[in-house]
Amino acid sequence: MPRKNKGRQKIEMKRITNESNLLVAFSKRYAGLFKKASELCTLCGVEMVIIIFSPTKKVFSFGHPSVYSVLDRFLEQSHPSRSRSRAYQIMQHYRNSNIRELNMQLTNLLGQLEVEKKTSKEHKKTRNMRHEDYWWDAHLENLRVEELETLKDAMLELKKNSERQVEAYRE
Amino acid sequence: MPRKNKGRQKIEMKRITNESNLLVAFSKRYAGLFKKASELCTLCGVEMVIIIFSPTKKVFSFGHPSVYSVLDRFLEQSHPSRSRSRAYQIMQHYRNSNIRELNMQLTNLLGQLEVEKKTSKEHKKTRNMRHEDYWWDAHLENLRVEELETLKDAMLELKKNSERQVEAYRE
DNA sequence: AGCTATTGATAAAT
DNA sequence: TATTTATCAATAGCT
Repeated sequence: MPRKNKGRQKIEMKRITNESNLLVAFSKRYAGLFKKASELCTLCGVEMVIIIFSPTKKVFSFGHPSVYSVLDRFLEQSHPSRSRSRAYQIMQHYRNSNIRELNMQLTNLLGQLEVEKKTSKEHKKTRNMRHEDYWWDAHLENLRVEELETLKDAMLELKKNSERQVEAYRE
Repeated sequence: MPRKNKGRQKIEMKRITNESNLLVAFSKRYAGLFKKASELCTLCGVEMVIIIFSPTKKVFSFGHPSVYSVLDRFLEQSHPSRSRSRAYQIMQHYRNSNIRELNMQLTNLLGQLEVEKKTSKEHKKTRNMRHEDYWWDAHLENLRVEELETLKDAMLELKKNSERQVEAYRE
């Protein structure tokens, strides 16, 4: 039987020159990294944060229990005098930021979704759901459409608000 | 030749109960995570930071080119906002909830209900329903799969819009 | 801290 | 972009 392909090969540990390959490698590896991070949090119950600026300058972040809480904890110990810390002031602005807040949170959510997508596949393979999962399923079935509609309206409001913020800032 | 030991075995993805094993697992896995991070930086030339609070409360950090340079870049993207809209509060709340766990269950569901999803296409919606403040808390766990998917799509769209807004703001 | 059998991650191909 | 294959890499359980 003919080999369909060469399978994984060892690669040299230096910057990938082919831009296309680099993008593919980044996609796979950042997802793998976030999965490992997620597992570490689950297995060992630790708090952590990861922030990556991708080759395309997009920001990917992972945080457990959240990006902000862990950064807070870190910045607090690094800069005990909060009132004078520039980092802390920036954090406060960041916390209050509307567009950024939303953007980053969504980015984080999407990143985590990627992680869970991978684990979900394995669960499907092994087909060994825990009892708790079934419990969740049962309850998930009960949501009402109106609630989603309300949430969507709320997010649309947020979006409009964000736009207003930007325009106000420009003036 | 006699088996020296059982080798690696699959473990359940939940917090390790044996404290000794937990510490060992943390040591190995955090090292592995940092190695992966290092490789990602080398191969793809990206900037990133990792901060972990270990089970023994020690801080482990990784940064390329440095922890603070990356944190600065991340934090400096912030800008002030005075928004106190309800939508903003909802997003804040969503941010603070255990998104990861929810999404884990969601993606598990997506795999299992794939077939059902295809057949049941229509979904009529009732609008104009008002809820009490913080209905989110009470009903989040009851979101139905389809609606969560719609939510995910809505968030993706929102994210694009936000990015566009941010780009405009930068100019 | 090392070893080894397995599981898990991923480069290459499709 | 997603999936598949074959190989490389990480690590759980022992010592």
